Amino acid sequence: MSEQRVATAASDGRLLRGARSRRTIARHAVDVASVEGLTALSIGRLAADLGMSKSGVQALFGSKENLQLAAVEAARETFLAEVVRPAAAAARGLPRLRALVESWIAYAESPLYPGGCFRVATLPEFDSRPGPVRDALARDTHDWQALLAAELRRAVANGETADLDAELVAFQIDALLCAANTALRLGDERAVDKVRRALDGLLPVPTR
Amino acid sequence: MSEQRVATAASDGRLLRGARSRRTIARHAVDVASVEGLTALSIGRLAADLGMSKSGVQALFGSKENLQLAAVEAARETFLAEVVRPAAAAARGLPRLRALVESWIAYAESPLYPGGCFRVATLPEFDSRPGPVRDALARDTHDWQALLAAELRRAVANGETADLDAELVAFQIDALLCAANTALRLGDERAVDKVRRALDGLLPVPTR
DNA sequence: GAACTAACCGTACGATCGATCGTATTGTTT
DNA sequence: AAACAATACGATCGATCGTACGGTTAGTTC
Repeated sequence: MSEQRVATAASDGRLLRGARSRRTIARHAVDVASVEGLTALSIGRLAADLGMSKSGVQALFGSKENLQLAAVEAARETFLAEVVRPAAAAARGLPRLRALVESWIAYAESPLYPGGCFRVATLPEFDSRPGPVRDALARDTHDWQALLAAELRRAVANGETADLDAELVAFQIDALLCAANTALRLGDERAVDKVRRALDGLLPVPTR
Repeated sequence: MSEQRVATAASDGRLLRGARSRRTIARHAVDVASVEGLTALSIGRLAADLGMSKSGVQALFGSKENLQLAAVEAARETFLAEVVRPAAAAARGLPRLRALVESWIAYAESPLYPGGCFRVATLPEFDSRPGPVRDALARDTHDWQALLAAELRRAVANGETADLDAELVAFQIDALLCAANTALRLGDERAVDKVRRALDGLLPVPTR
């Protein structure tokens, strides 16, 4: 049904307008939530920031939870566009893995994201609150780590690193990036350097 | 001035009562905040939970920010008692480092802490909000990583591991523990196993 | 052109928030 | 006994929250 809505959106100016408004609101919601959290998202505040009426925002999302889910989805798309897609230019395996980390660093450092990585900011907020928001954030985490693990496996197959437990190392890399994000927020300029050095330590040189 | 207050508390029944009430409230605040965050802490809610009057709680802390700071301080004390102090029984160096990690795991897994590690739950919430709360949480993080680094340096000096960058490895261990805490909240039972295996990988065997 | 739909607005609701009063009670000090 | 200090209470304030309802406008379908 959702696809039907999207499909008709091309020919229906109303749906087109609505989708555009939803996008605008959701993107701003990402900015707000990355700093103040998904719980602090308020319909009235977003409406005021964007010069809309509170009831208009309410009507577009139906409930606060749907607004939060829309923010998670918008953040996911941004992440794919800013981190995952640029790295696709690099060759699969170790080069792409390094490209992913580098674009992630740029993403976390960018002043465009006042609160840093969206997932790092919001997952700790919801990891103990069962519900669709937590599930969506957990899915993002899983997909990201699975992506890292896939490139790690490819790196091993290519002989670019010695054998390793891809899932475990992917977990470690993600842990490293999350910690670096927090360290950056706290003003630790050496965080990026730490990530790069620690990453090298996690990738054993191939023995040949 | 704060010491004077504590000093007189022994002889002043009023201050004694007040200190006891503050402790009770702060401890409950830690439980609430570990699940719902420090922002979600509300004076009225704590008062209702503990059967006190809202204005009573307000009078004891003066402001919401002071209540949050008291929660951070209470969590710090609990952390010292549950994680740091028990590990002091182990010999300095590698044994104590492992003891710290093991007691941390027990601490994070314990159902006594519904939201898991307090710092992991609250630091991402405040890392982009300058102020005394963020500073207090940053101090906790710094002290914890410094403690890990100190034991790492001792382990190197003892010849229990090969040479390493203590500060960097401490950062990695903390990152690992934080990630494991989140993974535990999401229901990943393998998280603990991942921590132990990854930790071994971070501690290079001494060459002799 | 009539019927329908979606976006959007204005208004209003009950609830909760942090904070500030005034006051009673209890304990200490002089 | 008098003055003072700290805990604790009840009541109230203005603000903000999420949600609901009715009405208007613009676009689509028949």
